[in-house]
Amino acid sequence: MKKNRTRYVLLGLLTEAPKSGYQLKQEIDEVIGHFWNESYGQIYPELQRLAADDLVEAHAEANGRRGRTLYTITNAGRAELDEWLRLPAEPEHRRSELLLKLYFGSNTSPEVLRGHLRDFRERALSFLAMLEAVERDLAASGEMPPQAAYWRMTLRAGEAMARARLSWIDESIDTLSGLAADATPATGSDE
Amino acid sequence: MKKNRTRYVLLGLLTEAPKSGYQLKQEIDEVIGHFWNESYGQIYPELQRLAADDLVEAHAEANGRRGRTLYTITNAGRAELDEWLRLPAEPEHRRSELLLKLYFGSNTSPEVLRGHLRDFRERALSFLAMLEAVERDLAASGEMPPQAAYWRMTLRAGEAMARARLSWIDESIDTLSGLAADATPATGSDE
DNA sequence: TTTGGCATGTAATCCGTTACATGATTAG
DNA sequence: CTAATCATGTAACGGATTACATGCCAAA
Repeated sequence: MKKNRTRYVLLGLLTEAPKSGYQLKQEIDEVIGHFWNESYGQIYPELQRLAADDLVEAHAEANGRRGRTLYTITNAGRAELDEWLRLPAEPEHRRSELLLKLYFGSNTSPEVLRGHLRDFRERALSFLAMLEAVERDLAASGEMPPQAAYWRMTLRAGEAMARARLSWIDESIDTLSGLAADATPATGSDE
Repeated sequence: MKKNRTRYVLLGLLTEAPKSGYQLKQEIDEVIGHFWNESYGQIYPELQRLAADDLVEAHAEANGRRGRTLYTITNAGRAELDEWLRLPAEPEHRRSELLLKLYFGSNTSPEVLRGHLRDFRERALSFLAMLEAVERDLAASGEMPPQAAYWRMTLRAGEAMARARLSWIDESIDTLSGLAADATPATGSDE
């Protein structure tokens, strides 16, 4: 019954270094944003719970800068993370509004659907470009921390999905063009 | 602020024929289950709200069979659906526990991660086989209702994603095998 | 000086699942 | 007779987003 993945995301990110709630949010958005997200409304309360359970330690920082609280993972925290990592990962049940609209497509015009697909096409393109840039940066950074191989795998996952999505979108736009032509035979050979 | 996609799923499915809440749930699981899901806890209350808003009409069926309520979409309901279909589809923000575990992979052993990937590999394989079977059935059924082209597009989306996922999984299992070999050089050339 | 980023949090609300509860019908 | 399936619903809970609220500091 308990899953609370927020907990493990925070523990996982804290294995690298002590961080504040704000920093954690930034890192989630920037680094694992392509397959995970958390909001402040989850992060801050969860950090308090983690501290109450002694899985992290809170250290108020008051030196010079305005106050912020850094959280450090404890040994118990690392043990809890390790335990979770061993559990089978939950299967993903995706929910796609785009596919829903396509499935009900006969209730609207192919033009409308093509518009939706073009929106997603653009998004997928810039998403893919972004991931590829990150991967290049990672490869270019000489040091190569031990985690780099794992990070790269998640990047490759995003890229593979984006490419598959793109070619499906192109195929579907073509299909819809055919349907649009069928639906308006009176306009002749245009479009 | 209002999205309430349940509403539109129900309206969309009711464009084909009047159905009961139970039937709607079956259909969601079987037909659009690969990209959408709803639970009874959402369906039944939502049907009542739809009826209250005159977007569907409830007809209690008592003839012979045990009572059930069939819902029929109204013209207002069709108009509402059409309006929604024109709105841009929400971008999908995926959440993948598998990628999360991989990203934090340096905190556990490559063997654990390979196990997770193998689980997902099996699931993806049977998922793909299922979609391909449905697509074949659809192609084989002579009549071809006007919606068939739209249905097929959603099937092709699922297949494209499953294939991309499979080849990424294979690649990642290989990568992890390399990491496992690096981590245990003392055992020699085994494994 | 005012805008934007750093920083932290709470409250309201909604979305969604699961558990609970009930009962009829039908096939074995 | 009894198990499975049809059929409908509510209640409780938990997961998650959004809005609200505050205030400092640095740069333009």
